[in-house]
Amino acid sequence: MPWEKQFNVDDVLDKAMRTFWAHGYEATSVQDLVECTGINRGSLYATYGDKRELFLASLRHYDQNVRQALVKGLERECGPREAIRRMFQAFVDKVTVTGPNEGCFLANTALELSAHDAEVAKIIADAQKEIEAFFARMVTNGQSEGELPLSLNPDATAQGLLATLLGILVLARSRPDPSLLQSIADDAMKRLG
Amino acid sequence: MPWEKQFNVDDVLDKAMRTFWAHGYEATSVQDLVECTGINRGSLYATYGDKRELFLASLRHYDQNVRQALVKGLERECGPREAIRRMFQAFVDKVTVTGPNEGCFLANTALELSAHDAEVAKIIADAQKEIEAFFARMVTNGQSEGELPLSLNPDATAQGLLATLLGILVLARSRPDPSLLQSIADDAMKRLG
DNA sequence: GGGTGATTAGAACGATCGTTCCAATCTAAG
DNA sequence: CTTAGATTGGAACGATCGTTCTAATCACCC
Repeated sequence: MPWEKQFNVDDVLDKAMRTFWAHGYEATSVQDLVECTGINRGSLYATYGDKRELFLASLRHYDQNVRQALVKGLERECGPREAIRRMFQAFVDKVTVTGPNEGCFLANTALELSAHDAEVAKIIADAQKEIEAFFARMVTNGQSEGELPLSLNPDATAQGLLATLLGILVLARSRPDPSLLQSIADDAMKRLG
Repeated sequence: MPWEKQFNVDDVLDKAMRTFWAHGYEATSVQDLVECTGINRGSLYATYGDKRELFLASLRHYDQNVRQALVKGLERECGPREAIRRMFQAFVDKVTVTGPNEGCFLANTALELSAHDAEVAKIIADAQKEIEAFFARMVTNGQSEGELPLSLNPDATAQGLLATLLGILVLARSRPDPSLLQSIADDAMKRLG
C-alpha cells in the first residue's frame, strides 16, 4: 500500500517494449505489462493511454533507440562496405547470444499486425525505407571511395540487401543456426563484388 | 435447430486454415473458427482437439496443399530457371490481387510462434529446408542443362534465394508495392547470370 | 501544516477467452 | 422400429481479457 517510487516514463516504456518485442501484441496482456514495468495499472493507462497506444509508443521507441541508433552508429564509425557488413552481422550475432532470441521487433510486428493496422504499417514501412536508403547511401559512398564497383545500381542493390536482411530475420526465428545465417550474410556481401 | 449437413473433415480444416492464415494464432478465437467453419463447437473439439491442435493441423494442411503443391507443380511443369522465377512470381503476384493479402502462412507463423513453440518451429524449419532443397535442385539441374552458369554454388545460391524470398514475404505485408517486389525478384534472377 | 496531484493496491466492470457439457435431433445400420 | 453414434444449438464453466474506478498513501509546494 505505501508509496514507493516515481517512475521514469522512458524506462517504463523500454520495459514494455521488451515484453511486446518478445511476445508480440496479442500474446502480451495488460497484466504482463503491469508486472514487467512494475508500475500500477492506473498509472499505465494515465500515462500511455490504452494497450494499443502503448504498443505504438513501444514500436516507435524501438525504431528510435534500436534501429536508428544502429544505423547512425554504423554510418559514423565505419566505411561504407564495413557498415553494410556489420548491419548483417548485428542480426547474425544476435542468434548466437544465449538467452531468448526475439529477432527484430519491427519485422515481427510487420507480419503480425501491419496487414490489419495502417498506423503500424506506416511505422514499419518508414523504417524499412530508411534502412533501404542507408544501404543505397553506403553503396553510392562505397563507389565514390572506390570500395565498391561502379557496375552496381545503388537503389536495386539496396532493395536486394534489404530483402536479404529481412529474410535472415525470418530464418533466425525458425532456424537459429548461426552458420546458416552467416553464410547467407557472407554471400550477400560477395554480391557487392 | 435442425440437423443440416455432415461436414467434410478436409473442407473444414481448409476453412480454419484460411482464418488462422489471415489473422494469426492469437488473434483468432474459437468463436471465429466456429463461425468460419460453420460446424458446431462440440464437433470442432471432438474432431480436431483443442485450438492449438487445430492450428497445427491447419499449418500442416497449408504446408501440403499450398507449399508442396506449388513446388511440385513448378518442378513438373517448368524448366529449372523458369521454376525459380515462377516461385518468386507467385508471391509478387499475390500482392496485386484485390482483396486481403495474407502473405505466407508459414512465414507469418515463423515470426509469431516458432520462437516459443518447438513443434511449430519444426514444421516451419522443415518447410524452409524443402524450399531450399528445391532451389538447390533447380540450380544443379539448370547447370547440367546449360541454363545456369557452372560458377554458381548450388547450396549457397539456394540459401540466398530462400532469404530473398522470405524478405519479399515480409515486405509484401508492410509495403505491398508490386513494383518494389517485382524489382527485387528480377534482381534475384539476374544474380543467377 | 494544509492542500494538490501523482501514485499506489486492489476491487470491480462487462466482455470474451478456451473448454466442457447437455438435451435434442438427425443419419445410418441392424 | 430400434439402437448407436454423430452432430446440433446453446448453456455453462472458471479464467482471463482490457478498462475503469475507489480510497488510501506518498512527495512536494506554499
